[in-house]
Amino acid sequence: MAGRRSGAATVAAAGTASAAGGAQAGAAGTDAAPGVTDKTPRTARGRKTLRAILDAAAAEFGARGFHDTGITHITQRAGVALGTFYTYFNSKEEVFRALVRDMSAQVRDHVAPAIAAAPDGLAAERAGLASFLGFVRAHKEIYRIIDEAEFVDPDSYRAHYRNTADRIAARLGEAERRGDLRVPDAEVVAWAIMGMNVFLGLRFGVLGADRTPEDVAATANALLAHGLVGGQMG
Amino acid sequence: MAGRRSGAATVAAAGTASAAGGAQAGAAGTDAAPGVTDKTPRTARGRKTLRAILDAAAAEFGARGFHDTGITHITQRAGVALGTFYTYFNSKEEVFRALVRDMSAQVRDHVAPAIAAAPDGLAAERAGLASFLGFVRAHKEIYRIIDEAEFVDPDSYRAHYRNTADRIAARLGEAERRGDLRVPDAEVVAWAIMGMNVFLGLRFGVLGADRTPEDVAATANALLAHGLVGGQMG
Amino acid sequence: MAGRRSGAATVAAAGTASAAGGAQAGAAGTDAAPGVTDKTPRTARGRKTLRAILDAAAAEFGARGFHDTGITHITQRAGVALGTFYTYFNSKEEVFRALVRDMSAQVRDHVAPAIAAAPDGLAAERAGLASFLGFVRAHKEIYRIIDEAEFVDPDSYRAHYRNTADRIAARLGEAERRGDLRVPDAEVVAWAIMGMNVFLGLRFGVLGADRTPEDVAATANALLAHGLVGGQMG
Amino acid sequence: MAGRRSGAATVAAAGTASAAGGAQAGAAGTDAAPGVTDKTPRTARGRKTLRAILDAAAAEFGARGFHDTGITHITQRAGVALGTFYTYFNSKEEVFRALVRDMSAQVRDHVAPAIAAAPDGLAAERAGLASFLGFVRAHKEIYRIIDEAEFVDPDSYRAHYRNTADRIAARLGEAERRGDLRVPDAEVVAWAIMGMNVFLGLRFGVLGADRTPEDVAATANALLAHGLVGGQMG
DNA sequence: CATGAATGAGTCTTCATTCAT
DNA sequence: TATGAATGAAGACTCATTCAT
Repeated sequence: MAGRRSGAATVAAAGTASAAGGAQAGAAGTDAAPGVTDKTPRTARGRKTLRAILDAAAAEFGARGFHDTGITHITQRAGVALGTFYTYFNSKEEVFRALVRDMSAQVRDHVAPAIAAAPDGLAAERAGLASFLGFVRAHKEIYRIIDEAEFVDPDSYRAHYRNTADRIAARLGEAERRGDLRVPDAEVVAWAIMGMNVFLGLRFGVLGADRTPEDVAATANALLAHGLVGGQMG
Repeated sequence: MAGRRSGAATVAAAGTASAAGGAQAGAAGTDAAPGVTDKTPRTARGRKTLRAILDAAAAEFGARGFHDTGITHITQRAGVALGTFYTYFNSKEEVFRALVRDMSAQVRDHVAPAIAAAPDGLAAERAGLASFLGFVRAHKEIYRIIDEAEFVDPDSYRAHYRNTADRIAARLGEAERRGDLRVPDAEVVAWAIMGMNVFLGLRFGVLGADRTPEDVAATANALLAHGLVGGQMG
Repeated sequence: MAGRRSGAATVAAAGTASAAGGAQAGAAGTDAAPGVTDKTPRTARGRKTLRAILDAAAAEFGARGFHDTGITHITQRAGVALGTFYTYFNSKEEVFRALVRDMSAQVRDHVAPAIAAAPDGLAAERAGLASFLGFVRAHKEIYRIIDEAEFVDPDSYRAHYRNTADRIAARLGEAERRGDLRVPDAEVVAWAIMGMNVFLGLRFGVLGADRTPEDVAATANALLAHGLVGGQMG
Repeated sequence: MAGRRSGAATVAAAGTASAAGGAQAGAAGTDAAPGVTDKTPRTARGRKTLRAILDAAAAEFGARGFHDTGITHITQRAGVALGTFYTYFNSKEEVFRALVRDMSAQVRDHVAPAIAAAPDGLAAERAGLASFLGFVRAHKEIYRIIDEAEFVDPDSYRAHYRNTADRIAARLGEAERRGDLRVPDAEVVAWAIMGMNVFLGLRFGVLGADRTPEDVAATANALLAHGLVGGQMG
């Protein structure tokens, strides 16, 4: 909520599913710190309403896209009156922004444990991709919402991918330091890996499910490990 | 143009740059079956106007996105009256659709020669990526337009990526038959490569230009060749 | 209102004059099933606004016709904002449809008491026509609105005349059973009488007023009673 | 064509079907006299084109109504280019006006011989109605076109009905003078008869054909002759 | 005479946002 | 807090008419 406008209800304040989890609690808390301003609900009833609006917004934006979603779609699905929306958000863009960050945090937090548990750098990427594919299948809206951010709120969009790439680059750096991998140009490689993952998620998470996450991750990991020329592919 | 609605002016009919290329001439020609369609201009003056509208639409959609572009933006830039737009297109969506396919064809045709000239499968991917990055820098609109197609015309969007992946998979198949590469699961690998390329294009073509296309392509190609574990990376 | 599209505000919901009448109260009440429909106003303020829009629409459609009446004409006369119109109706056609049915019901309800009070079948027709002429003079819009329905909403148009003819035929049937009249072919006679009445209304109600309703009704009644050949005409 | 604007092509100049007949030649000629002005075609080719446009306009206006008919509908059906329309007419209203008068004249000319051949006043009305019903069945457009004139060109509309009523009144007057009929108030009776005829035409000519013209005319004529009270009905 | 591209005023309709209750 | 009626700017699209070729 460090976004352009302040004073909006925060996702954290609504007790997001993700905020309830363990790993991301810190991150969500970070958001929540300045968020305790204007429209943060003070009563339990208010928190429940905010949550309902947020969930409805995620569902509607995911299903119809930002421009084809009206405030009434959201409030009707949430079961509240139209005007109630503006008790918690100052504009349509604001919910959207909140949602993008929320989703962004959710993926991160979903994938993080799998990566942390991996024995080495290569296994980390494999586990991360498999976990990501699983998440995508359960939350297909994420693609539409984050992609549309490019048009609705470019800042969120770029931040999402830059942060993700930075995280990957950091992992690769550590792996290299540990001697697991050789990474000549971490930024290029990080964006390449992110691109792979995103498109494999699009193809085998959103568009079709004709491979198990593990299969896809194994193939991609072999590519990442030895390439198409050397030896052990497949 | 063989899309859902018929009767619209075709990009080919306007004498697109891409229509002048080689590879897609056949396909475009098929669409262009002269005079058969509804809104195809019958006079030279008409063809010139159609071209002006198409170019203006590409520029405007690229700059402001589909939803923030008004028909008047397009016609004003094209230097024609509002109503003239509807002499050639039935709706705002229709130009957009035409544009997506046009751009899709343009990339393909821009990259194809570089790939064809490559000595082997690996070099083909490297040359293709370098060429793609060059194209992207010259046509940054392509990202916004194709990405937004996900919301405006999902069919075009999916078709674009499926076609691109198919082309990559076909290349990989040939390379494997020739013994250049080992490709265990062509579809997975094709989507992975496409994702890499797209995101490298986003990072080093659209968002920044702090690497030469060749540098980026070289690094990505090394990854593709031997991976991050084996030997020659870097 | 049980028409093609549902969800529109009903005339009855607005507390029409006609809704206050007796005969159609049942029918209108059926439509008005309270709160069930979409755009039915839930507050008193809303009901007042709906009524204002309806009255304004009747006046404007009557004066300028459907096609030359803009939504702004209606809302300006009603003293509400443009958008308010769409709080109660989904389209221009929808108010028009509502109005046709309303007018249709209004004539019926205006004429019914006069007919009911008549001593016999012949007197009923005479009283009915006189009453109708009086109504027409006070509501000249009815002609334009119902006639234009032929083009805007043929169903309403046909329904109006079929219903009217059926009512006349039913009256004639009863009169015949009572021995008041001889009616060889009730449907033909009913349409003939309706035509007479409508055109006399056009001529002596809308176009000119150079006869009293009673005079006109008397002459027409004499024609109806004994024809032009037999005896007592005049 | 003595209408508001002059200079338009005349129906007569196009060699209407009705103008080709015998009875109305004089009347049409009347129209043609001042019509020989501006847009009257001078060549045979021009006359053919004018005719095509007129026929197409009648068909389109009859089928879709004035407001839903575009100039392009007319020119496409006529097989000429859009601009050609304006070679013969100055506006959409102008063709419409021409058509209303043409149709008006056509009915008159179709019915006149039947009336003229009748032995007495009563038989004249009967023959006239039967003939009228036959005409209506063959030219259902006439209802839509003349009715819509109320909105598009009120003058034509009123003129049509006033002229028709006058003609009927004149007939009645003569019949009375001859002693055939008793007509106390010719204008009222004329409008009553016209209304009967028009509505019987609507019901048994346009909406349905479940009676022969002769049947309907016979019933109506009996009503006209002796009414519903006296003797011979049926 | 015929053609069809160009014009732009005019309209309906949508929808984010405000605000009195 | 919740409600839902009211607002009006904004935008897509239509179509009668003009005119250069």
